[in-house]
Amino acid sequence: MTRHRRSEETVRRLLDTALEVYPADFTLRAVTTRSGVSMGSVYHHFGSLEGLAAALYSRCMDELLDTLVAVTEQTADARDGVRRAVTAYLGFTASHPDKARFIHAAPYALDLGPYAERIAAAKASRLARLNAWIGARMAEGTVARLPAAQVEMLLIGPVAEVSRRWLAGAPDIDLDEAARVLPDRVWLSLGG
Amino acid sequence: MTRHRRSEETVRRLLDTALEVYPADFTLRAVTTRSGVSMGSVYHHFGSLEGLAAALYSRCMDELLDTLVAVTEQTADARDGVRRAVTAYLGFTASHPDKARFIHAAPYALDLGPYAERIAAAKASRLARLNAWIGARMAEGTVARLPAAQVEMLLIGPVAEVSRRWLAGAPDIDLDEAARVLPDRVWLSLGG
DNA sequence: TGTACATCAGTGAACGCGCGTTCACTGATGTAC
DNA sequence: TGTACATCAGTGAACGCGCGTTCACTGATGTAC
Repeated sequence: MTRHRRSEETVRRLLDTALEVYPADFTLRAVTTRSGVSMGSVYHHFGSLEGLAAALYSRCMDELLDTLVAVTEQTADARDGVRRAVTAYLGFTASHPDKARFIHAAPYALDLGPYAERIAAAKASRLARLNAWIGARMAEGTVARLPAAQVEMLLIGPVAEVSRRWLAGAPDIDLDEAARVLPDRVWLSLGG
Repeated sequence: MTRHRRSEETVRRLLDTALEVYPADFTLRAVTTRSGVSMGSVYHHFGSLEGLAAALYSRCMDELLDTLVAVTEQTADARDGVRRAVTAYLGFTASHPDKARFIHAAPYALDLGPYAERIAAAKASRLARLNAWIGARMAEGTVARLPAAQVEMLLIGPVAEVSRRWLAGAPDIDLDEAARVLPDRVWLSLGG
């Protein structure tokens, strides 16, 4: 696909710049002016501004999921794995607030509908590995036998909510406090 | 403020219509054409289109919080109250998907910044009652002594995440399944 | 009760701005022989 | 190795559309005496 080397560099620069200007100035002009790439190039590589947004969303989401997969697969202990995943999610938000913000906001602020299938496909392999890890723990009896979707809600829900509020600037939200309290408490909701 | 009776009716009609057209056609023209109210009236009552959005957000959020306050205050039992709150949140999403969608999406899709203070004030009294109920349960020792913000995350996080996914049309999300699984599991994370 | 008046509520054509998108073009790169 | 060529990558002025907002105005309502 990318027969030319300049292509990769252009794509990377567009994605990086889009993340920089989001959400205050997420416009074609802001992205192109700041990156030094022409408007036509955006269309050449992404088809539309929303195509660029969809690609950025996938890149950010993949990075978050890769982090969660990595920390859980480091252990076979159910409690350890759950606690690490919770901590890692909060760590991702703290270390990459721009990417976390894009992940949480993009589905509402932009119309990613036309790219939903492509986005889902990118997530699928990572989610499969997370579900495999959880499935193995259920088989052992260390994680409660619950529907996969509900396990995901119990695991992701509290940390996603903390992240959203923190990113929105809520004054009473402290990520360190969350990292102290939530891992054990989320584990209580999932243990078998 | 509303010396004329027509005023209340106009405001109500604008808010109702805005909710109807959101998110596909949330524009001044769509709202005014569909409601039969003039553009000037929107400015007379709300100052701007975002002022209308902020008022609608407060109205929806108040309704959700009122529901949660009502069901928890019906009981003094910690487990009952937590389970009822979880169930009620899911029930609100199922019964009023339009309002739930607006609550979840508006902070990202619209700039409510200028109205943040007014919105927070409207929430404050309801949240105070919820926190008072939880505080009383902590004092008894039936709810774990955790920071109020983290209790809120554990209580709201999973149901908020389920609601978001369901509203987004995720095929693997079933609100009834969530209502069967989550109340008990959330309670496990909060019990003392 | 009736009337004059101030104020609130409602109107909608017109404005101007900023946006995403297009397209005819040039330049750069890899490929074939 | 060298050259011709096809294709990919990149450019940016120009376009047109839809948006939120304005404002000079009319109509409706409550108030004062």
